[in-house]
Amino acid sequence: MRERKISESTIHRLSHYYRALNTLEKEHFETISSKELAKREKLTPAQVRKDLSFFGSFGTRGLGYPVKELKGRIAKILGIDRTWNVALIGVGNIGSALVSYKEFQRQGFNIKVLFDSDQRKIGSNHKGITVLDTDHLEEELQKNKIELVVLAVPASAAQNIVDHVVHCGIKAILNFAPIKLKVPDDVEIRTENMAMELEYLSFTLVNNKKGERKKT
Amino acid sequence: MRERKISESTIHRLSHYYRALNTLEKEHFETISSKELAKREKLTPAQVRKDLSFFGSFGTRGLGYPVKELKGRIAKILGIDRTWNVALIGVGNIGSALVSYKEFQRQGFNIKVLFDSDQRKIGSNHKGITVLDTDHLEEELQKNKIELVVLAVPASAAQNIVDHVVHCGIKAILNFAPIKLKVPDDVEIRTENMAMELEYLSFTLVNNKKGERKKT
DNA sequence: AATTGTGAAATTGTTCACAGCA
DNA sequence: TGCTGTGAACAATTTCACAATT
Repeated sequence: MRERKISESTIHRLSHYYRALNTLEKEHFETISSKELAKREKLTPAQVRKDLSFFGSFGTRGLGYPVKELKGRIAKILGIDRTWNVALIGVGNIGSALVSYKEFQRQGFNIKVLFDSDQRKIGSNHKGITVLDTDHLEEELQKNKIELVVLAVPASAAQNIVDHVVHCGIKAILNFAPIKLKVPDDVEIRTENMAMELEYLSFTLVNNKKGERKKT
Repeated sequence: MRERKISESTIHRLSHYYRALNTLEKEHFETISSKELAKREKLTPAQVRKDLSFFGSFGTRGLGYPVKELKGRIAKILGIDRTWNVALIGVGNIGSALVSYKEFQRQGFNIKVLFDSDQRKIGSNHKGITVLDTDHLEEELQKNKIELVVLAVPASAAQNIVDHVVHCGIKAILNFAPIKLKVPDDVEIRTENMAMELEYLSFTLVNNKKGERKKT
């Protein structure tokens, strides 16, 4: 009933809990304590309890959380207790890899259509999905009731395509182009920037000593 | 001279500044104010100044920051003012896509060796790099003076491989397997989980209204 | 006895506001 | 005057600590 502002990190941790619960379920655990769940995810028990408490009281004092039920609750919170119609735009290196990425399918992200602007690719088949022409993007997104778009086109083409995507009402975009795209406030766009993660690693390498402390 | 604890988000913002400066340089800007840089990255000017101030005084009061110099300074901070020897393990869907990912090369992340355990792939060639047998992993990592490892193997194989990687002294790993890997404290591992980003998007879709506020 | 759920405290991160400098 | 650099104020997030519950 209570409504609160949920932070991005809380959501990401829910994703982690979900994966852990999935594993625990396979290992036939019936219940799990915040302590054990925290240990598996390298967090503190208080963090786990606080995160979950934003959404309700799912546990039993003295006992812990019921694995199967909690997994279901988190799935519902994350919106993965259903399937989503996804379009993947750009069937280049990254795009083709993503078509085969099992994890998407497994979480209910159903890639229904592929798009490319390269005439040699249009009409070809990837994992049983035909590649359509980006010229018919808006029309096909609507026809296929697409709710979520994954963008894997070159940086130079990305803004133009994203404008079309936004224009036909898509509210969620996962972008692999290494560029900051402009979208209206009511559209959520996440940019997956792999080079940035390498830069973070390179930073830790040159600034050695992970547990670095301030000198003041 | 001063030494402080730098947050992960600060580092990520430096990566963004670096990209923006790169663009600005191409646009022939000589200087840039924190205000303008903030606008381009959708941040506040104070944030930009504070981030940079952790590392020194790079600007000129009344004028702003010299684009070219600041870019160089950030490159140095991030450790991308040099090249890194990278090994990519796992030449499946994602692995092959990463070999061709221009952005890595561009930032000085030089993929020197590829590994796979599939006999059909071993000896084959991707973008001029020969695929080696994971059986010789440790030996080859050392021989090629690898400093950074990108892991793109199935989740089931990941922990075993990471143990070998850690064993021969690698301190930085970028992991694409959707699993939490155990590494010693002095090894930095970043896990790129693409399904997690989709889950975040799906969360925003079911919990509509981006600017959500608490009700108390 | 064990473990949740949660206010309060501690910590971390961001923004303000202004002195200091070109 | 314009804009940086930064301590202080503020905001958000995490951790603590303990009452409540099974």
